[in-house]
Amino acid sequence: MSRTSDARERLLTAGLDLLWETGYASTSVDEICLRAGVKKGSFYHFFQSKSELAVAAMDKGWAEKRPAFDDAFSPMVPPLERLRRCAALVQEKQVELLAKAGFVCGCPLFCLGSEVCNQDELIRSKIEEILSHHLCYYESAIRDAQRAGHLPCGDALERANRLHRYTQGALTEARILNSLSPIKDLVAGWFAILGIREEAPAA
Amino acid sequence: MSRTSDARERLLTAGLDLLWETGYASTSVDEICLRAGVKKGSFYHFFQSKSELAVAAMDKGWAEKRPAFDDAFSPMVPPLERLRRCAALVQEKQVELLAKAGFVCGCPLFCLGSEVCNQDELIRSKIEEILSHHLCYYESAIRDAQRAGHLPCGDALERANRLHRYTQGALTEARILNSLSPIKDLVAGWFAILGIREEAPAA
DNA sequence: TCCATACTTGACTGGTCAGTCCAGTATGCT
DNA sequence: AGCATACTGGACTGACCAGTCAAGTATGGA
Repeated sequence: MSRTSDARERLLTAGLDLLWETGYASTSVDEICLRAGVKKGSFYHFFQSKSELAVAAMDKGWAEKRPAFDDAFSPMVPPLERLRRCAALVQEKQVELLAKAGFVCGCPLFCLGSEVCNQDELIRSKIEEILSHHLCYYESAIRDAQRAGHLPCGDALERANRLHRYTQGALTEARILNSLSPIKDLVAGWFAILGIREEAPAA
Repeated sequence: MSRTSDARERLLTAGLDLLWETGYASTSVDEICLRAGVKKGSFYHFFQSKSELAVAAMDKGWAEKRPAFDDAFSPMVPPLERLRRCAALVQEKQVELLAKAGFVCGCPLFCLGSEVCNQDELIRSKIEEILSHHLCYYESAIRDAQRAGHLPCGDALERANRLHRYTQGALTEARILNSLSPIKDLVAGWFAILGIREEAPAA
């Protein structure tokens, strides 16, 4: 029997938005239902709990984001250019969210993760899983850049981890300060971490 | 009339611990009172609201932390050594918290900040204020290292910001993964950011 | 057409929460 | 001693919250 309602999708979208904007504990199931235009009974028809919705919403968020990542990190693209495209992607997303929500939102994985990691193991491990996906992209770009002689040699995974930490720190700082400036020049920070002294300004 | 009760101090200590461990929304006033051994009526004798306690607790946390920072960043200490001492400080604190709370806690300013920044402007701006204090330490160490020729020239404040972002990213990652490994080699990340290629292992 | 199942509706429960209230007690000052 | 003020105890309120329930409606397939 095929799906005859899009209520589940609407709940996931509303849930992801609200979790991103206001966090886990401060987002109520009633609020998610209200924004999705769905009644509470239907919510619990589709999800066993608020926690289960959060996990599914994180999955949906990643699934929606992945194609843009695959595009930016295509092996067709020169490796350092991949990083530039990735930084542009991150910035664009934050600008878009700022316009929609009215404030800088940062990364939902990091915000939710640091909020609920001691209280909900299912959400925590889902976030750990999705965060780890990001490392693959960084790592392969770094390795390819090293092979091409654009980057000093050294442990690519460790460097990917450093880029990732820097990025998450910058995104969360942007959220706390409600300002885009911490992520204005993400690439400069990355290139410093990677040992590229100064970048020629883009043409 | 001098203070005749230490209940306020106990509430601040319990509050800071609980906020650090479980976040703002998931920490109830009742729980803080219970841990402090103080009744609710007394809580509201000392603080107008939970939010006010959080602000005071952040202040207390910084006041307690400052002497160790001033010591590590003493102008008596060679500038790069200051950074090493600071990293050691951060690690030791996390080890201590892990032993006390049973899990890796990360930075309370960053965790609380990203949780409540859209809901409580007083807490948010207090956190912004305290976070900005940290930059002074990094910046002056970087400037002194540059002057001594141990570090390439360049905007010291921007570099301080980068160290800070990396550190916060690493601390939050540590919390989410419940692992100390992201902060195991903080100094290596910092030195990469600062343009020091490889550090000789400490004697 | 009709049945099984997907979905919807809205009232309801039991618990928790921040914050209130006020009567009571201890304490320092004069 | 005695007063003013700091502090304490604990019951209480009203709002909100996650989750339940059962009776209802729509829909696709045979």
